[in-house]
Amino acid sequence: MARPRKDQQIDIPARAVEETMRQLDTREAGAITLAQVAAAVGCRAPALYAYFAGREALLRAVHDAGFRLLLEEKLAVAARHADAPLDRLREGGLAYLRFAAEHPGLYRLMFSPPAAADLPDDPFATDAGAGCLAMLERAITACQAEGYLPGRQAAQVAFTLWSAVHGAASLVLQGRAPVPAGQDAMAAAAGVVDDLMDFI
Amino acid sequence: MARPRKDQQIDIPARAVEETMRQLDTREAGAITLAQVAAAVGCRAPALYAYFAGREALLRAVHDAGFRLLLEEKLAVAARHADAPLDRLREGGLAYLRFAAEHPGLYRLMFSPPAAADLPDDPFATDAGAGCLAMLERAITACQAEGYLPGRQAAQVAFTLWSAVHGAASLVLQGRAPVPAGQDAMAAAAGVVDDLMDFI
DNA sequence: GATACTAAATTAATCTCATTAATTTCTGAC
DNA sequence: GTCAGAAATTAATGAGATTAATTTAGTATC
Repeated sequence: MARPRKDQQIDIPARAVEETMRQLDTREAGAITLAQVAAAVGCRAPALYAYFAGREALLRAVHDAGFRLLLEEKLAVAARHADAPLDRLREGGLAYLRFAAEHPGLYRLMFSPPAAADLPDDPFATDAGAGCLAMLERAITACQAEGYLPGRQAAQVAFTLWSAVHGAASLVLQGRAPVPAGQDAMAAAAGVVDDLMDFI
Repeated sequence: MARPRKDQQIDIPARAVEETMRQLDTREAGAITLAQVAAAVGCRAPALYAYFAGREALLRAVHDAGFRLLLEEKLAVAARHADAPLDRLREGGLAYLRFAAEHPGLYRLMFSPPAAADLPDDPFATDAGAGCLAMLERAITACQAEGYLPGRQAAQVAFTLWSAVHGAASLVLQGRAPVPAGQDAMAAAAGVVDDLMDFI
């Protein structure tokens, strides 16, 4: 029973990322142990070391997978609003907030990695998140083509908007949004998107 | 040597918070061990348990101390621009960014606490951060008195601005700001403040 | 088909903390 | 002086990550 028969092999690396993501819906990144992940996958903890350098590396892989997922969703939204740049921007922002609300643990792993889930030399080159940023930039350029935000650098505006929406999501996830009593916390964040769109 | 003489007593709780803050300038919250803090303080790890329920409680205390520090700095800035509301807003934002740049580890502890540094029942009631938010709100109301941002709820605008500046700081600290090559990363964040002020 | 080699897990062993238990040494009141 | 309580200390426990040693399955060779 040391090495599994061919018919009972499992794709450990893929399943490990999957299961870790699933656990992030409940626990928090810091609270997930390799033993738990291994149990969910169907193996023992040391088996993971054949595919990931260690706990950090696994989390890093999940982090990257999270960005790919986010990018997918944003691409879908963009496709639905291909013609109306302003709508694309607004809906993109809301989609972002929805993502954070639906995957709070994953979101926090993506944007507040425990530590040295270290982005090697160039943080952006390898990061799937760069794709998201690029997308946002294109949406802004499209808005400018329609006369909004005249004379601004798209890259700078993109960073500002991303900051605002990310900041809102981040604060909400920590219960730091001023919730008007009995309301959905994400409503406050949606208000941020509204404010931004008004500014534009 | 079990119990120290009166003349060699140390104020363990105060020093522990101090030293933890200092270590946050180098290491990251997750990487700090109680043994290290104790060593810096001048005692052994178990001694800390007389004053803090555990590691989390210590970090929580540091978190709170961080907010008090931030509030102090913002109050100082506000005092310097008591008459010009717009300047107060802008300088407040920049002070915030400076704080994040100068105390990255502390900032991350304040806004992305490892886990259950649990905000008990009401996250805001006990939080010194509520003071910071209230301050921002007053600054906005002052701007409105001068005719800016007509017809908006100050609380909502406060959350939007806070989100944007916090988001920028947070992204910069992770090397996720688009740095135009060889520039200070914080410059990009300052650009966010500029954009926001332009919007207003 | 038996044999030796490599691969893929497993169990056993380490090591690093956090946390708790058992002890030691002061201080202050009587 | 003696004794109870306070304030640390060292010793012991336990969880989890990582690493070492071991086991068993596939594969190539003769």
